[in-house]
Amino acid sequence: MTDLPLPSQTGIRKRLFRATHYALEATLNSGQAFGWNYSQDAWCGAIDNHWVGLRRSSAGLLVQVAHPHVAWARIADYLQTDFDLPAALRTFPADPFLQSAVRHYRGLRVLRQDPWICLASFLLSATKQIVQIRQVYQELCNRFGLPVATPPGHPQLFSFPTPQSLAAAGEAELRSCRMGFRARYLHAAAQRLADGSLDLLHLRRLPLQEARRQLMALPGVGRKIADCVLLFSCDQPRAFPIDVWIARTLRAHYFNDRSIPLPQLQVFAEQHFGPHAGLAQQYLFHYARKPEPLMQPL
DNA sequence: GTCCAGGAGCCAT
DNA sequence: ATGGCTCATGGA
Repeated sequence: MTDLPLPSQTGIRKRLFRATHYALEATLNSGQAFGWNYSQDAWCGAIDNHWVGLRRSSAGLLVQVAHPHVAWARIADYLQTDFDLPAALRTFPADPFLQSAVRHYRGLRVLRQDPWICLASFLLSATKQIVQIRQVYQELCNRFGLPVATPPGHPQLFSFPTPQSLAAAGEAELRSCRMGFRARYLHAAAQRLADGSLDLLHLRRLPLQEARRQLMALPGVGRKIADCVLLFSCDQPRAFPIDVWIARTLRAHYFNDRSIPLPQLQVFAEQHFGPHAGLAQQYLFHYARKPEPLMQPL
């Protein structure tokens, strides 16, 4: 790695990750991960149950960790700082709408999340606004997670609960976190992982269709949630989740506002957007939701 | 009050 | 196959 260690202060360690074209806020706060909060000039959250603070500097990403030391390589892996974004963007079709989205949000990336946390997050997401998903996510951490060593001056952070702890908590306890009908699905998924009948990390080794099939066998997981898990945590860059925003965008800009059914949009997206379709989807999603550019330096 | 949110499952045509 | 309804809950 080409990262530079910086002088530590009071048990906090810092390091500079040299990463160009990294739009940190757009990436952490664009509806792919729900556990990052801005405090003390940094985006704070957990990676592998360790507190991490992130901010941009002119040379790259400034990363600080609290002391039980998390491996720097795990942080780089989560953030995908070694991912060759310009090369991926070059695989995009020369389609004016997509290219416009890329121009507005260049630097937006896809994280590599923990598959369990990703699955649980998107089980919570069905017909909920992103702010609400973040609230329920945080409540799950506070109630069923474990305290994480947090630097002074920052809000106490709790880890995302394990499948075992959510399975043991029971459906009614989950429901009291205001997740409504999604509680049954989350509890069932937690049980499947806790009893070992499904191994999410193993999905990373499977071909796309087979991994998708296994995910969709879970109650409450359809094509959209499965593709979110595949794209954001299972190394499937072609996965193209179509939610209400993406469906609206595709119909408006590629089908002249005709009422194309979802499966047909799915087929179109697969053949149109190429090997990094999921990344393209993330640009389209962000562009559809907030068309005004983020004027942050790259 | 009303509409809608990073959906999925079920049932009636 | 396709369309409509329901599932909870809260923000806009």
